[in-house]
Amino acid sequence: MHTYSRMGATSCDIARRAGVSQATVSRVLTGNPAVRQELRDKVNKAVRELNYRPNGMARAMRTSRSGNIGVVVSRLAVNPLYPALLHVLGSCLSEAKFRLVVWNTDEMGDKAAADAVGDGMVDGIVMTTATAVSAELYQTLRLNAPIVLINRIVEGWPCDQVASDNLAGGRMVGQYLLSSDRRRIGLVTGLVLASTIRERECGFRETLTASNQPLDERLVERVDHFSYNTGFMAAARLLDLANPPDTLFCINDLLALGARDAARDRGFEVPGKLWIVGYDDIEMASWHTFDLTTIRQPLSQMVDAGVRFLLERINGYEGEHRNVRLPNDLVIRGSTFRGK
Amino acid sequence: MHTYSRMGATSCDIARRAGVSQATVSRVLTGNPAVRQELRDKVNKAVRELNYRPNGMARAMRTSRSGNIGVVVSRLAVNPLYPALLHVLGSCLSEAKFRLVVWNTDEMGDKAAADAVGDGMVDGIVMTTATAVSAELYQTLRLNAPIVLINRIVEGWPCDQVASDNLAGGRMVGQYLLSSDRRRIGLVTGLVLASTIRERECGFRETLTASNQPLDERLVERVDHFSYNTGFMAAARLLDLANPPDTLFCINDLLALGARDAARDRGFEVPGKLWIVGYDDIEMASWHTFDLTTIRQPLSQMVDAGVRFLLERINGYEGEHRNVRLPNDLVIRGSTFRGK
DNA sequence: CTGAAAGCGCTAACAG
DNA sequence: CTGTTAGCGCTTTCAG
Repeated sequence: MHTYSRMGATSCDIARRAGVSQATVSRVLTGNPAVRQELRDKVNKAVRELNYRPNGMARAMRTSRSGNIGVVVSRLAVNPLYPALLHVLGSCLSEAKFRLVVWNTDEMGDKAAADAVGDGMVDGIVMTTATAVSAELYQTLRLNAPIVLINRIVEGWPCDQVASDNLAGGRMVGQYLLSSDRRRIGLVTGLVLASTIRERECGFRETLTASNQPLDERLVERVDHFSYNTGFMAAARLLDLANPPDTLFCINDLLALGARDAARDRGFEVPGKLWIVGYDDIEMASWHTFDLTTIRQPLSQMVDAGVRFLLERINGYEGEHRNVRLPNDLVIRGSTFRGK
Repeated sequence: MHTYSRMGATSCDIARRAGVSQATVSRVLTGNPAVRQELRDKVNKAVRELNYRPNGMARAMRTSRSGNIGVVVSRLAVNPLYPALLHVLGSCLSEAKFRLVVWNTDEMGDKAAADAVGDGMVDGIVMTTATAVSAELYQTLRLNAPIVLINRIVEGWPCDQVASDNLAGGRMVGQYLLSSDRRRIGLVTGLVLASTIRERECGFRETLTASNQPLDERLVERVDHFSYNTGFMAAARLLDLANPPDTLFCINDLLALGARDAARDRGFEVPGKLWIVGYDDIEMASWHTFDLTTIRQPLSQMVDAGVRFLLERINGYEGEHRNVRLPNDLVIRGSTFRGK
């Protein structure tokens, strides 16, 4: 019967067959240039003939490099931003010959990630949903592998951090709305644990205040988690006010999509009677029904930078911790656009 | 300067500190019962004091078990079904103490997955998007690790396969529509490479034909890939016919959501003038604007069964290849429901 | 029940 | 340039 135990050829078999030492086989396979072409050919021939593949675990053990990068996400199945991030991370890491190990912390918590790092089974960690609350996990991880924060950052943590400029993003939305003469502006936001949310909200408020039109706190709804439903409900509450807002800034797209549907449900024409702005530019934002004005984060560049930093650390770089903010784009669509 | 090279304590250090042999340390840590409680305590004490974590790679090498399970998906950032699957897979595998290695084959192709398996860096493979076209990959993988197919199956491949009963699902939709007296039924489907699509379409057609109301081929649109946009376009073409359908069965939800918006765009009231049925019950299907009647696959049970099979194979089981089909549910929502 | 000893398959000095 | 040698840290016989 077929069995899967790795009973394949070893470098010794190759050595024997090629008539060289096992060390030479190793040299050829690791790309060491100090091997005569003749031997090199012999080895490669034997490798081909025996269909030899070096044992990854032996190599990993010897080099203390697993070739695994752990990625910590959450709400994978809820917020499409995370699959999008994962997608980009996957191609980026795969290009660098690393495997992508994923932990979704929604239910299984942080334990598994901490274990893997303690084991030495990952060479580095990407955290995409860190908050100050994750401090304990962070400490555990940091002991054993380099970490980079992508997307959400946590001030004061000594590690490389890459995010988009959410503060500027929030400001951009504020300016856009003010310059469009929106007067009764509502905000649907969430708990400010996540840096992304905190900064967007902050930049937004700041801009309104600076224009002497500070946010009316009666038009602010704060949800306890981000979903289509909470967005729907929060927006519904605002739209049901005696004097409802004429504009809704939702701190992320998921909320905005819910809000858009609450507006539809309540008969608030968009953008005629109500403008809606989101944040993230997830796939659905561009769907016909939603056609949502939003802020697009440069996911691909964020990931590129973050992965680059991480690999540098893995390779021993010990310089200053880098903190990068990449610029966002305002994507204007039909949820605010007023056709001429 | 802080460095990450795994210079932690080894089992030898523990042995020395506990005054036992290294072998005993190993026994305690692997849970071998044949160790006196006294020694066991000593070892555990030393482990705690030195904050010792066994080196995962050494263990992996020794046991030829990496603790990694590879999952091959595609369209991760496009079809929300896949993040949903990944989410369930993640908690299932994490419970079984396995790490989840993800490959998205959209762009990087299958190569990375094949490599990892060849390396022995994963103990098993879950393929969620296999088609007969993946045959080469399959052969490569199968040589070195057990494989299970979840979601899409491929007839004739000698491996465990778990899917929902898409044939019955297609039939269920057909029966539902016939029994609701829908007369001009259109179908938006795709290439039939994927077993899921093929079977749904087949069951659906079969049911209509059996009722002497075979599908009018002029009302069939076949898209070349599944997305909101292709669904929108395909539905638009059907709705623009002189004599458009009164019902649209879209072979997956992503298409159905696009179709729903095409209907909205064309002024086809749903469900008044047009019924729409999808398949998968992705998150968005339940959103207010879409409120889509669809078929729900038992993802969680599919994954449970698939993972169980895979772990059994990893543990040496060599019995017959299992082929499981789990029943689906028809979820009736507002895109077909006629209020009384 | 416990310790000594033998490697898993590989990389990396160290000599030649 | 190449072969010899020595382990990486662990699990697992094999004796006692």
